[in-house]
Amino acid sequence: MTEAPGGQASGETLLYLTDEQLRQGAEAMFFAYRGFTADPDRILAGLSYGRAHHRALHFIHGAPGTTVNNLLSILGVTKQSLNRVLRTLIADGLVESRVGRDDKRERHLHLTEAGRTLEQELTDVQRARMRTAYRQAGPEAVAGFRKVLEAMMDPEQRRQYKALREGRG
Amino acid sequence: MTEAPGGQASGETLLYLTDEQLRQGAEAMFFAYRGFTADPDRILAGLSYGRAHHRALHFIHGAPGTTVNNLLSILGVTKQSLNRVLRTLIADGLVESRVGRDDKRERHLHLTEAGRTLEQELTDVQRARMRTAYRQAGPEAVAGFRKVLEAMMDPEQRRQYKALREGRG
DNA sequence: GTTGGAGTGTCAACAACGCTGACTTAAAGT
DNA sequence: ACTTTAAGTCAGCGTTGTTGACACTCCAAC
Repeated sequence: MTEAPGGQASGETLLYLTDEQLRQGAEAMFFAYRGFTADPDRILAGLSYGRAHHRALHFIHGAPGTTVNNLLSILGVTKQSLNRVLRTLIADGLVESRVGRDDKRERHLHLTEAGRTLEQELTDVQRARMRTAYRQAGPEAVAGFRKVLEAMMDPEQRRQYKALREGRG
Repeated sequence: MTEAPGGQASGETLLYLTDEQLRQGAEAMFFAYRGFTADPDRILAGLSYGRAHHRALHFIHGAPGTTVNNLLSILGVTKQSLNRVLRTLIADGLVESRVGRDDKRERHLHLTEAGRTLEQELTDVQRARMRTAYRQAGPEAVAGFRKVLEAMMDPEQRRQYKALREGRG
């Protein structure tokens, strides 16, 4: 049925589009994502935090002063879901919520010193793994990696992703 | 702190190992994984199934007759977690569980016709996205993509990943 | 042959974190 | 004054991880 109607592939150049290759790509994504999150997960487990807390810390660190609404659209979760996470982070003194100066409805989010410390700790182990993977694979492979990942995003996610990059220059 | 102790990078060739580059890589993984799972998730949502059901169907399809224990080590979850998913899939007639002939403790798992149909449906939408991404990025990018993902896995996960490939030739 | 341990799978209960829906408060915009 | 928007809250539910306790099967030692 999905066995490539007109034969396996038109030639060597399209070998990477066979069903088996795509299947392997999907499995690679699955296993790699597990590895990608494994190290931070270990740290978080001991703090009764989860991946959601890590993501919040990560993006607040990357865009200090961001509003709740903005964070919501980046993370792609509901307000209630994010709020539960933010409430514990604020209560534990890792995140600070400041009322907006211009628009007082808004809350601007910042990491406290403790928040920066935990974010750093989580980021360090995750970056260590990525650094090793990047080094093993080499610069050209990394360029390809980034290219495929970007093409795999939804348009809206790709927009978010690029905006973050530009926001940091 | 983690700002690359001995200067930004030794040159152009190592630009991809700066903290900012690694950070972008992590964000790319996050956004891309969301895209990667989005299409199957939409289908599953209407069936009161989740990602776990998709994964089970995927790997049973890829290794028919596999035992629960084997599936366990591939998915990297506890057997109780997997069991709940399998129970619903079996109850709904998507998966068949056959008592082992040699060792009656084992259960060998197979997809039923209905199971194959759903697996196909889920796989189709996921592969469509990957195919588009692969085509946009080109063969060399895809090779790099696979290389980096493989390097990002835990050794055990990499072993599983390669074993699956070889099992299908 | 019986018994004890290891292996495989099942059931029950709990936690994290998504979701929807309904509601409040406060501040802007018109 | 009225509507819209930003944020927060409460209640409740579903999926999917977890650990703990238990049943069935096999095999090997006694």
